[in-house]
Amino acid sequence: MSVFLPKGTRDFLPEQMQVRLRAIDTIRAVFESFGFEPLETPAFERIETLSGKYGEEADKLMFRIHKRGRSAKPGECDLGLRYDLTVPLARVLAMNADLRLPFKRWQIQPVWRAERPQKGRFREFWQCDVDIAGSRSPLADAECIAVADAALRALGFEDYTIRVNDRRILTELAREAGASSLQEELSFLIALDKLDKIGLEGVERELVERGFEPDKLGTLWSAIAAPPTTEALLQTLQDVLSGVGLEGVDTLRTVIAAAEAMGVDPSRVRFDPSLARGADYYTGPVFEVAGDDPSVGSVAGGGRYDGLVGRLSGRELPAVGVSLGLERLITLLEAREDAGSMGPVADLLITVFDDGSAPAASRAATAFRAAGVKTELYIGDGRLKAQLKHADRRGYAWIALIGPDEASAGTVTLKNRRTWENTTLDLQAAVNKVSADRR
RNA sequence: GUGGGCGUAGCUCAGUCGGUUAGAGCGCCAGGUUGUGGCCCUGGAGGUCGUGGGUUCGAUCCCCAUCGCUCACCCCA
Repeated sequence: MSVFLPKGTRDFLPEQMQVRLRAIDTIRAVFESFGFEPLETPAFERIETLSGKYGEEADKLMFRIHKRGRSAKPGECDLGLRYDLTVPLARVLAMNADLRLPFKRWQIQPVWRAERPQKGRFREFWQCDVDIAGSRSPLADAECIAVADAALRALGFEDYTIRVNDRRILTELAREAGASSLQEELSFLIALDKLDKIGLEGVERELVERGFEPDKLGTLWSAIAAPPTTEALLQTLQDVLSGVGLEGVDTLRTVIAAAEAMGVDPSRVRFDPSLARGADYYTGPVFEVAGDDPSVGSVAGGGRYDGLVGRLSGRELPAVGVSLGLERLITLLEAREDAGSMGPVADLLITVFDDGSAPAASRAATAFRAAGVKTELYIGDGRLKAQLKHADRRGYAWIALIGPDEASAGTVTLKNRRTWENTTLDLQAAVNKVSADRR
């Protein structure tokens, strides 16, 4: 073997493509059922559009494209592959001040990250995003949660948890623990976010290493460590926090209630004060959905980013969105027992007996297609036996045999693959029969 | 960027305490039917044992390097 895929990428062979397309169709239908409209943006953006939006780590993971031409300095990059769909959307919003607000769009496209691949992570993967721009209403945040939840259910998922938090609560907590700058706040978040992974003591140790004083959090800390019910925890925070933290608590309470009114099962929603989310641009509620297999990682994530559009254009525009990870969803989909294999694209295979009957077979194929039957004409020089075997293996519902006898009589011999029934009919009768069977 | 595991047929994997022609199952192709597919029988194709070097009389096996894959850390969909 001397030819390889680029690290972290995959080919999608027909069978996998059918699974992917079906998933994308399902997700898109849910997005549109909420009134989101389609958008596409280029695979690459100007480097200054992408840089500094996600955080220091993410900047390193961005695929950069070297500047071309005589004026380029060695190593200089002026373009980069998009890292997510949120920043490109923000760019679109910044450039199109005439968009009617609130602007709701869906976007399903690949993104690229120069990570070391591992389970559930790739260097090229597809995100399925919905975002609402131009609204500060908690209803917008709630709708993002509700649409993600609806998409997951439409895909057949049942075991997942939607964790929610608000960046402002984290900001307040970070300040209580001694953070005095945005950078320190982010450092605090990174440590706190590891709670479910390294445990309470691990986080405490890491916070101390990063120069914080977790004991200053007092009772708050014990509440975070052993979260009681969502409402009890919100109440605790409400009693203790002040300033923006309080705003966060209020908003979150409204968002959770609104999401439930929109059909999200309350038992799936959990307030998790340790949820931080990676990107720097979040300003309010944040959310993340984890499936039943934790090793795959989260399957969706999002939040409010009221400052991002303003950073690009100077025009302030609040926005909130959520992103579903197609690869991870499909990984979970395939792990399910009912995953079942996909059949062929076509309904019918027409065999080609020999050169003499090929024209009749071709004309028959045209007639079937005109009636809406997806029809494959056997291309190849296999004998009838091989053609039937091909049809059987692939799982076509119907097979039409057209040899010299049928060609001269204007008929086709129609085989039902499941019943093995074999009938010779006029072409039109055969078309009617297959086309009726499809409905 | 850091660390662990693994590279033998298209796929899943045996195997060789270093020894002559490297195996199985599945898959693929052909024949057993002249125009009829699930099963069965027979036969066949397909491997520089990832690559390069070292040790050795002899390496797929031991050692080193390298490439690739994979898992974990970091971070994240």
